[in-house]
Amino acid sequence: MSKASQVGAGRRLHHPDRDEIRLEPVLSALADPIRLRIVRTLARGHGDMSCVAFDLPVSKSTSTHHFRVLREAGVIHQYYEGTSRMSRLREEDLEARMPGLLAAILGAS
Amino acid sequence: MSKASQVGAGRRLHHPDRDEIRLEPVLSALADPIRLRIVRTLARGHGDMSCVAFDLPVSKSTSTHHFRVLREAGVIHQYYEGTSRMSRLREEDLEARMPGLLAAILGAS
DNA sequence: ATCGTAGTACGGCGGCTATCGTACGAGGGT
DNA sequence: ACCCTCGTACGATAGCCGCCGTACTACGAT
Repeated sequence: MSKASQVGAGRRLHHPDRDEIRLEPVLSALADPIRLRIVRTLARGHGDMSCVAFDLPVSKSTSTHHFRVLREAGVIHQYYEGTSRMSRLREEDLEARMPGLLAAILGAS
Repeated sequence: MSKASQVGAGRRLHHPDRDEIRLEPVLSALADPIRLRIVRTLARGHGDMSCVAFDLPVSKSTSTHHFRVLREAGVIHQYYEGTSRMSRLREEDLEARMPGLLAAILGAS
């Protein structure tokens, strides 16, 4: 197997398909202050960001936990780049499934 | 004190002012299946509804709990009418504080 | 090969929360 | 007066969730 095309394949990151994204898990995911902060930061710097760039006030393991919740809810997409894990908002998918939701949340207070 | 104007005044229901409504509690409140169902029902039959009309798959006390969470988050307004407690969506207040949020949530899947 | 950096896995802990049952209060009808 | 209905208060319980530390893996650089 060509390892070259499998960079960062040691760990499989599960992402729900667009059709599998559900409202309730998305709301749960966004109802946490830290995860909301992650999403806001991602939206502001709209582009891919490494996890370290967030400077969250929690430990590494807790950070991992929050990113996983966001990913499994379908809010963000993650992939490996070298030793870093990059994150990107799934804006199109969210817009397709829940039109206006992300904009409303980002726009609020 | 004129009791006539104080029907159902035995219990004071606390409602946050419009400015006190915050995004995070609102999202938490809506992240629960039963409370989401309540909000959807309220929106559908848009008008005031008594609690019994919801036919929720939980006990009375749990029902009381969910309505309180919604009320304290600022999602619904409640008042007494005889022995019933009426509920109404705070659509205008929500729209003022988080434009588009309620519509997006009601419109989703 | 060794080390450092970035992140994951696992186990544990404390607190929040959804749930219930029971007991009680407030109104309306008979 | 009595009771029935609708809802609240309170206490208990069980499960989830956010948080941490530690041990481990993956990748890149030296």
